[in-house]
Amino acid sequence: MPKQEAGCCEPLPEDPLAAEQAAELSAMFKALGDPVRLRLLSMIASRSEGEVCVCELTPAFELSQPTISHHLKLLRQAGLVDCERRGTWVYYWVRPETTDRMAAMLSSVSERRAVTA
Amino acid sequence: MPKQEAGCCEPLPEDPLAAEQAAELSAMFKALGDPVRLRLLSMIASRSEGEVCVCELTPAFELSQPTISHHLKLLRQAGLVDCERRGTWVYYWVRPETTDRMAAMLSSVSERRAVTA
DNA sequence: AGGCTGTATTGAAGTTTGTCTATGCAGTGT
DNA sequence: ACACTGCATAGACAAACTTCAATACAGCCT
Repeated sequence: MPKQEAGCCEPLPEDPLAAEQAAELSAMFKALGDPVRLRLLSMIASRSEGEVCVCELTPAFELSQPTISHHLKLLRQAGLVDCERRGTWVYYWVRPETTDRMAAMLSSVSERRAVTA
Repeated sequence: MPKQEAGCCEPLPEDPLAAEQAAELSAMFKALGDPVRLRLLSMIASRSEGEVCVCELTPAFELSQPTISHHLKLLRQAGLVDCERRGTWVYYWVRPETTDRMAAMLSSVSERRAVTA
């Protein structure tokens, strides 16, 4: 047995991030794991009004309208944005609770501490 | 034409997140878009030593050893962790530059500002 | 050298994802 | 009532992802 830090290959540490929480959080990260969705979120957040009409988002990409609609749906299902129809148009805005929760998880990682977010 | 906020359906705003940066960042988010990888990162970060032996990570999941190895490889390719072989064992640690960059992007979103991270 | 242990790579199977075209639904205005 | 516009949904298909068993590689020990 070579010289080795004590603790290597011992049973296994307490899992700092419970499986259930990991599933929840990873769904949020997965939603931003596509360049189109990340840009959509960024564009929605960039507006000082706090919301953007879909009719402004769709032409910003060289993608079909249903594709953009699909990505917006995924962002909504992940809790990252919400939307409301007002007359003919639909407006989207960011839900900061979700982005804050993700940021908290990342901060705890770079601080090298157990995660409980 | 109904009463409407000025600016709806105008050409399109300056894209706050350039396509190239979005591709880079979304690759990082994608890497955390899987519950196993998120838990791996959390477990690696949770150690006060700052690093963890693979032999401690693998038995923490009900997955085969090659599967864990594959997920660790993806985390490494995304720049989230790095590793080093020391004798028989391989140790992984977090690269906080990457998690910090992701956290900065998320913070700028919840602050509703254009993203330049 | 040879066997053993820990980790990575390969190749394959099944599932999920991103995109499109076609269609449906909601609201406006004639 | 009808046509028109903006957005969402349905279905299809290729590409990518997750997982595994099998195999290869690296380092230790006798």
